Amino acid sequence: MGVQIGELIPRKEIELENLYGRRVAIDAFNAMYQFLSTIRQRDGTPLMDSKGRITSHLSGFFYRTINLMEAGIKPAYVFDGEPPEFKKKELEKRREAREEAEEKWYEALEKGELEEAKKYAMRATKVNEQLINDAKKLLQLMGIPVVQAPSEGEAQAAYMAAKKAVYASASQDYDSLLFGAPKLVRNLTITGRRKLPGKNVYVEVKPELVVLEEVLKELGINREKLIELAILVGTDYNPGGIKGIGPKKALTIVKRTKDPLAKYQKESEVDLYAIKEFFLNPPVTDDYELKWREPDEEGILKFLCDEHDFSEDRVKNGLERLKKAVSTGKQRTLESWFGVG
DNA sequence: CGTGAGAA
DNA sequence: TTCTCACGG
Repeated sequence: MGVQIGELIPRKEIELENLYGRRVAIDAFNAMYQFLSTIRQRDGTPLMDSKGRITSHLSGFFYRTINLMEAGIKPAYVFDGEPPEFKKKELEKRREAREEAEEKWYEALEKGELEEAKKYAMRATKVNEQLINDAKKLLQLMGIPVVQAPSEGEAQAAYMAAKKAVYASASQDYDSLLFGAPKLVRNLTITGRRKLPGKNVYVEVKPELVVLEEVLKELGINREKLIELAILVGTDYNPGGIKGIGPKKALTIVKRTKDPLAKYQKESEVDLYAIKEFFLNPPVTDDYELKWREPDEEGILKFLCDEHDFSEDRVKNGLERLKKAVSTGKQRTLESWFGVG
C-alpha cells in the first residue's frame, strides 16, 4: 500500500506541540483504513452496533479528532474521489487479497486460533461507501472540514499543503510527497503505542515530520526524479515496480539516467509515463472550505448513541472536550488577528 | 485506536 | 502517579 520508498526517506520525530495551532490535511482513507483494521475485538470482529453495522471507524474518527483539536491541531479530512483508470488493477489485486484473508480469518476462528484470526481479519479490512458516508457525516456533525478530492486524496492534501492552506498533509504513506506536498506528517496520533505486526510487542510511536526539500537534498535529486524512482520501485499504479529494482538501485539509476522510464517501459504492462504525469499534475480542486465550527451536539448524540449504540456518557464527555477545544481555538485565532493576549 | 478501571 | 490491559459498539 502506497509507494515503497520509505527506507530512503529521512524523517524526524516531532512533538505534538510542534503542530500546535496548525492545520493539517489528513488522508481520510488512510485514517479510515487504520481504524477499521485495528479497532477490533480479540477474535478480529470489528465494533458493531446492535444492527450489526460496523462502528470501529466512528470510534476512531470521534476520539482521535477530539484529541487533535485538544492538542490545538486543526484537522481537515480529505476523502478520495474517483481513482485513476490505471489504479484499477491494483484495486482488483487488493480485493482478491482481502477475500483470501477473509477465508483464512473464518478458518482460524473455527480452529479457535484468536491471534491468527485477528491477523487475517485485519488484512480482510474493506472500506465501502456506507462506511465513508458514516465518517463524513460524523465529521460534519463535529464541525470538522471535510474535503472531497476529485481523484486521489493524497494529491488533494498535497495541493492544499503546497498552497499553504494547511501546514502539512498527514498520512502513513509517502505518496503525497510525490504529489508535491512540502511537508508530510506521519503517525499523527496522541497515544503513541503500536503493536509490532506478528509479535506481541508494543513500541512507542511518535509523530514524524518529513520535509520534501530535505528529502530531495538528502537524495541529491529533484521531485521529478523522486517520482521516477518511486515508479521503478513500485507505486499503487504499478505495484511491484520493475523486477529486480529496489530503492537503492533505483536511486542510482535515476541519478545517472536522463530518462530512466524509457528503458523499462517496454518490459512494463502499464504506461509509466502516464503515472509520472499523474504524480506531476493530478486532478485537484479549490472547491473546499476550511472552517472549524461548533459541534452539533444533538446531532452527534442522535447519530452515535441513538443510531449506533455508543455510550451516552462517553460521547457527552467527548463533546465537552471538543467544545472546549473549539472555543480555545477560536480564542487563539482572535488573539492572532487582533494581537491581544 | 483510544478510554478508563484497577493494579502496582 | 504510572502502567497494564480489557473493553468499546
